[in-house]
Amino acid sequence: MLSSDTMRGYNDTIILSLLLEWPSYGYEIAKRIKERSNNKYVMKETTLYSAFTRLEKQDYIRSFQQDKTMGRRRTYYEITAKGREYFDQKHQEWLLTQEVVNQFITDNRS
Amino acid sequence: MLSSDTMRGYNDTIILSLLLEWPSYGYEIAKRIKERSNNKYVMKETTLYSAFTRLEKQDYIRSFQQDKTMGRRRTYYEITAKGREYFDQKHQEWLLTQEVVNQFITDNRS
DNA sequence: TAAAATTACTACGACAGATGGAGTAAAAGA
DNA sequence: TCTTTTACTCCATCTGTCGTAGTAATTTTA
Repeated sequence: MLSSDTMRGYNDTIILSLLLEWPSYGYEIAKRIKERSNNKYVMKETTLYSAFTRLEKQDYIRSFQQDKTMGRRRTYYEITAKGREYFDQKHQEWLLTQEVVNQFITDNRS
Repeated sequence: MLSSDTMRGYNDTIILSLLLEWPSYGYEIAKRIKERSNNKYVMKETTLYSAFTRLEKQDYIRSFQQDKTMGRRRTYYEITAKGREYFDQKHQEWLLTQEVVNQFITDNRS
């Protein structure tokens, strides 16, 4: 339903918001995004995993292995203190983005 | 204040929203974006003009010359019927985007 | 119990939109 | 006349997303 064209710029923040709840891994994050958005947004696997790589490089998340009980070996990620700061910053930015975009799109007729 | 990283995906729609009011040209559009956003968002010139090219190629806007009274020769743009349709579609998409992103970022703690 | 589906990634090349920087050009203002 | 403002145009580069393909282990189903 929603294209990553419009979601671009918020993919990283969405991932962080879920890791804020509990450490998780790619496949689960993907499912949770789909579920929580009521199937309105499905993040592509390649997009998701490249986001992980990027976020880890920036020290916003940290990876670790956990003794899994089922399925293939997973790489778990948890959010760092720096990642939490970044999320708060992005949260503020999102509030401002809505204000600004609404100034043009919603408030302004149509 | 706002980066085009977060605005990307809505630049075209913002431009169309202003052309919906009256035909205009690059320099003026740039100023109106800055003003209406209370200096929170400044669209880069290159971004703006490349958006014009893209939008015209897609038949969402149409260019014309007008007898100008001052300054350098301007290229004016007006929105087409197809552009209006596209805008309405993007408007709906924006409402949905807000809903979905808020599900993760705002409603969800922090 | 063998085949199919699901889980869980990794690699790679292509592409579109945004950016920085440089340059051009005409008119208005000091 | 020199500077500022208006009004673009061109180009090379970067970043994030995408499509496609492949790997691998475990669970389900036939």
